[in-house]
Amino acid sequence: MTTPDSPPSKRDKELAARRYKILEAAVMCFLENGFHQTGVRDIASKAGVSLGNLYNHFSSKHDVLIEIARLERAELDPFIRQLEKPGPVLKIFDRFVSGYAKYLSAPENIILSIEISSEAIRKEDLGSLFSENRQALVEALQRLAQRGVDEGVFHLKIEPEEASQMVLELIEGRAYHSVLMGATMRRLIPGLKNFLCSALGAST
Amino acid sequence: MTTPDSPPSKRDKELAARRYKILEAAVMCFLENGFHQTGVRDIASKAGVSLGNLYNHFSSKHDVLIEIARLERAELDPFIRQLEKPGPVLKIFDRFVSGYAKYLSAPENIILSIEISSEAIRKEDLGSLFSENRQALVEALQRLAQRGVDEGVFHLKIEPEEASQMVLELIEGRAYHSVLMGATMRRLIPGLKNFLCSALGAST
DNA sequence: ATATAGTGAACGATCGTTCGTTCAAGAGGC
DNA sequence: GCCTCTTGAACGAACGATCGTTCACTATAT
Repeated sequence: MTTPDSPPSKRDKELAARRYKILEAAVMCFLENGFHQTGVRDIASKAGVSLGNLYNHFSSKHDVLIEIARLERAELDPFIRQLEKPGPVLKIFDRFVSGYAKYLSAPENIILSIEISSEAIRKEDLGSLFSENRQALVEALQRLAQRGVDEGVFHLKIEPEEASQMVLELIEGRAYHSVLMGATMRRLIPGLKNFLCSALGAST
Repeated sequence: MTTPDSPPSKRDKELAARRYKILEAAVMCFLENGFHQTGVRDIASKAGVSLGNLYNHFSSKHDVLIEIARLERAELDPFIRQLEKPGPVLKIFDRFVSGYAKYLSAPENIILSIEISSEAIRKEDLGSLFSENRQALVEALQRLAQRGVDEGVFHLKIEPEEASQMVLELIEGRAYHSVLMGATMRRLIPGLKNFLCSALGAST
């Protein structure tokens, strides 16, 4: 950050690629065995990198998870942008619910976020990172909800923020349910939408 | 289970008490540090029991967690009984939401169930135990919901079972939110009830 | 005397991290 | 062009700690 942005040399690119490869390997390990059941050696060997070298790129195992959480944040951006597009509120909401639910229904996504969030309970830095990620999504949804109220398509008796939080929690709850109970998300989405629309007082 | 119920001798009682003390200690450890960050020695010493003796009572660390999950099941029984009481549906539902939300809002309860459920992802026996526990609650809530529909106080456009699952998921989501974000459940309950009543089409 | 609750040392494995070393690639003087 | 010199990525052995579990043994109650 102190040096001005010099053009990324070939070397820099290679380094970034290595870093990314390690993170990818770590994600695979964490998905398969969980964070605490994964050893640093497992990550290194799956990434095709030596144990010592991994520590040249990341300061600790915890740091690896932090970086993964940062990457997860980037994956939420498309949903946020989608929520902020102009257009009919109900249509945007409907598309968001489908999209986000489908995204989370991939076991890799929901399991990874469970892994991160359960670690976040006791690690403050991960916790604040995790809640920042979520807050960005809540705020975007909240703005849509407010617009829905203004336009008369939503009839909320509670604050849009609170409602938005619950919408997200319900989608995540369904995703978690689908992973643990082995139900396909596709079958859960219609009921979910119906439940949410009723909850938000959406004029059909 | 093979022997008929002989009168529990003083010795048997002492053994059961020891067992329970170990489980209590294990819960405390799991809450404080998580399942995988807790060593068997931590449990034994917190219970005031030797390491070897712990293995006289439980066959493995995993077994300890299984037994804890079984105890958790018992804690759900009062809620199930409450749901099955006769009386006005809305009142019972309201009381259940308050009660269950308050129960989960105690960090010890929600964190413990997170700990169990995240272990349940990869351990099949815990997984089925966990989903049995939850299914019992879902079914009781489902019967109440059906009664509500029959009596015309709920207006569901989806299956009562699906709705019941979502109700539980939302309560748990709020509880998890309150722990991770540090919000008091007391403040979340009114909004939660409002959201749920709208979702279920409850005639106010 | 028999059975078993209770003990803690010991086991082998694995944990996250550190260490000294090697070596290929750029920088700068010639 | 060539030749040092410096840098830091890459490596894997080694560290001390801790892991879950076992086992030979003692104490105690029946």
